[in-house]
Amino acid sequence: MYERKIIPNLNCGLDLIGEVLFGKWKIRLLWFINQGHQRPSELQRKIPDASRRVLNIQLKELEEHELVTRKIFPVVPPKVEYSLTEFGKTLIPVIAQLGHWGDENEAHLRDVILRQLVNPD
Amino acid sequence: MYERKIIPNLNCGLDLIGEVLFGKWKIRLLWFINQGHQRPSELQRKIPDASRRVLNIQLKELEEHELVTRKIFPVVPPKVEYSLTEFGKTLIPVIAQLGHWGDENEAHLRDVILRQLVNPD
DNA sequence: TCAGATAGGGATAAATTTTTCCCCTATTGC
DNA sequence: GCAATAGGGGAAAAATTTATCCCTATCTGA
Repeated sequence: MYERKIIPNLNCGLDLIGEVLFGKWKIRLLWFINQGHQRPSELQRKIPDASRRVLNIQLKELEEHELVTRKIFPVVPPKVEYSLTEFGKTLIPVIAQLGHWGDENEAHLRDVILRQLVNPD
Repeated sequence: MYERKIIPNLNCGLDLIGEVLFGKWKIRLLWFINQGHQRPSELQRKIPDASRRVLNIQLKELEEHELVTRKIFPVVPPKVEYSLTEFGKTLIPVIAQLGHWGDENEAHLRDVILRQLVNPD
């Protein structure tokens, strides 16, 4: 694992939530797990743009941060299921609001993002 | 400016909000601007851990994404003021909820984050 | 005259995150 | 035996984001 050289700030609530939530795929992982897509292979199919590796890494971090639990079934072939912890579930309304704001403003956001993407000054 | 090599996904609201909101200091910038700290030097004092350079860059992106406006006063020494646009203001409740969740769970978050920071397996 | 405040940008280095590639376990089906 | 499926992880490369350093300009105050 990569060892940080710069200690992150943990001064306020925004710092703290950022540490656990702002990985490229974490929000989506939480969202899909909440929707009942709990097995790794299933999550990988749901999020095809992420490499298998990162999803594993980010799932592990979510687990270390106690937002999800990982249950291993001792069967062959192996079976694993992720679930939200009670703590993790409290994040769902927050994520929902993020998604909602994005959906509400979809047209405008797409516009300004693409403008900047196409025309990087 | 850095030119992306990987095109970001813009499929859903979560993708879109991520594009405009998830820079290391952007949420804080929006928050402080909303609180009335509008001049660049003031923002830099409020966020001393960020380099002056990045704040400028991220402010520019916020402007390109039409979340803030930049007003230049033709005086010497130069004076600049950032303000939230109407669009930007709609983000404030969303940011407030993020901060609120972090504050509510401060103790636990600090705990799991530090645990992982100190003990990177 | 020199320091400091104001605002900003270019170039480059460093830090961090994500991707890619390859390897391991074990079973089932062909 | 070989491929596919299930679940992982190490190493290194690539992508991306931040930080550092140095430069511009003008005015004010000591």
